This record gives sequence, structure tokens and C-alpha cells, in this order.
Amino acid sequence: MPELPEVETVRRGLLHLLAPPLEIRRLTCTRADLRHPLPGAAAHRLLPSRLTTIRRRGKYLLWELESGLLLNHLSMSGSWRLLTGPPARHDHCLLDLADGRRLAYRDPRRFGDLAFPVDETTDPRLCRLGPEPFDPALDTDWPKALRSRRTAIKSLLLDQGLIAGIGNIYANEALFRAGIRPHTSAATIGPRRARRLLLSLRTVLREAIAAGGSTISDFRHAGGSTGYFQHCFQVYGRSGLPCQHCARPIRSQLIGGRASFYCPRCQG
DNA sequence: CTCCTATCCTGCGAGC
DNA sequence: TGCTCGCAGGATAGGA
Repeated sequence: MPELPEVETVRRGLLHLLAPPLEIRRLTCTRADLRHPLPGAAAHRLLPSRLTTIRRRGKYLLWELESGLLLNHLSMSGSWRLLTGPPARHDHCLLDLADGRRLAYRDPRRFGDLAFPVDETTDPRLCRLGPEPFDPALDTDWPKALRSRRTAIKSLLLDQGLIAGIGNIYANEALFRAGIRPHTSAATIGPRRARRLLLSLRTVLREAIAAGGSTISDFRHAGGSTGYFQHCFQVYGRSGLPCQHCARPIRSQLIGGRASFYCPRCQG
């Protein structure tokens, strides 16, 4: 389930595969929409165009074409594959490249998003995003952001408007590393612990990026290979299994409708 | 404003 | 073995 490390891994993989600058000749969609409408006739008139680079913002991939910006969110089941034959059942969008290769956006659950062109300065999907986890401004802003919020800290970590790119896996893992229970009211977390949580978050994200992300069911690198950070989970999906630090069984609890995992002893 | 819930969708695994 | 059912998940709209 692509979160920041997985999206970053896909971004790097795509850059490696595509080696921009590379001309994109054609964008074909095999259905009208996913979460939002897919590119239509207006997009076709902007191609062919050269891809110059691919950036990441939160969990969004931003493909910079000379004629406009292509926005893509993998949601939970989105992936990019180089086609060697005809498109598969869930290949909703196809990119024809100047060198003859064909890249498919595959998304069985259709929760993802692909739009072209988008205006980065006005598009609500991008405007509403909070700062990147590695943004130095968070060092002072993050502890302040928690002060007035009474909701569970775990829910705040998932709020893309507050901090961009965190999903259920890394929210759980960062809270374990910081020794904070997921349902702790954010307002009760002082500046010291808030900073510790931010450091834990940055560490786990960095480690996961280095490991090529986590592969659970759907996630694949650009091209189809898997990450291996899932073997490093300390709490996520480990309900009932012993804590690797104190051997107490990991507990799970629904918070805001999302599965949350914690060690009753290490997360005080 | 803040917080919570339902919704979208398919595939898979648990349980019978 | 074969079936059903519930869960997984991110963003968002709308309700309390």
C-alpha cells in the first residue's frame, strides 16, 4: 500500500526505466475515470511531449512534461509496468514512449488517480497537502500542531493536511519506535515527545526507502519487483506475536476505523 | 472548527 | 474442496 517510501521507490524506478528526457507520444485510457476523471481529449492535444523529470509530493507522483504536469496517486493497488504483450485486465492507462516501449498504469481497485494536465499552484489535491516529513520547518511546527488537537496521535499522522506521505504502516511503526501508544491524545504529547516522534518517523521512512519500500499484497516497484521492508515491521500486522523488544504480545485496536498495532509495555 | 463515519473497489485469506 | 464474508487501504464528502 504505497506510502511515502513506496512512492519514492516507484519514482526512482521510473526515472531509471525512462531515463528522461524522453518523449511521450501518446496517452491512452481504457475507461473514463478512476477516483476522478481520467485525461480526455484536452490531454491528447498536449502530446507528444518530452518528460523531463518525475517528482514526488506526499504520496503523489508528479511527472513533469514540457507541455504540462501529470499527477498520479497509486492509492493502494496502483503500479506501473512495462508491457511486453497486450494490456492486462486492470491496465487503465497506457503511455507510448518514443523508443517504442509501452508503460501501463495498473490499478485493480481503481482507488488511484491520474490527471493531466494539472496546475500545481491551484490543484486542491496538492494545495491541501501539509509539509513533507523531512521539511525542517516541522521541527518547530509539528510540536505546535499537536498542542490543540485532542484526537488520537495515530489519526493525526494519517492526516495528509498536517504532514504528507504517512500511511497506516509507517504511522504504526513510528509510534512504536517513539514509545507512544497510537490512541494517545495528541494534546498530551509535549514538545520533547513530539520531536522524538518526528525523529522516529524520519528514521523509519529513511530505512524503508533504503529497503525499496514494503510489499504487502499489491505493491510493486516500477517494473514489478518487490520491496523488502515488510520483513522489518516491529508492530504492523504482528497482532499476538511477541514484541521484539520485550516479548509481550503485540495488541491491535481500531482507531478511526484503521487497524492499529502497539506493544502494551514499550508504548507506555 | 473538530472529529468521526461511510463510501468507493477488487482480491485475498480466514473460517466454515 | 468450495463457498461466503470481511477486511485491506487513501482521500473525501457529509454528518454530528
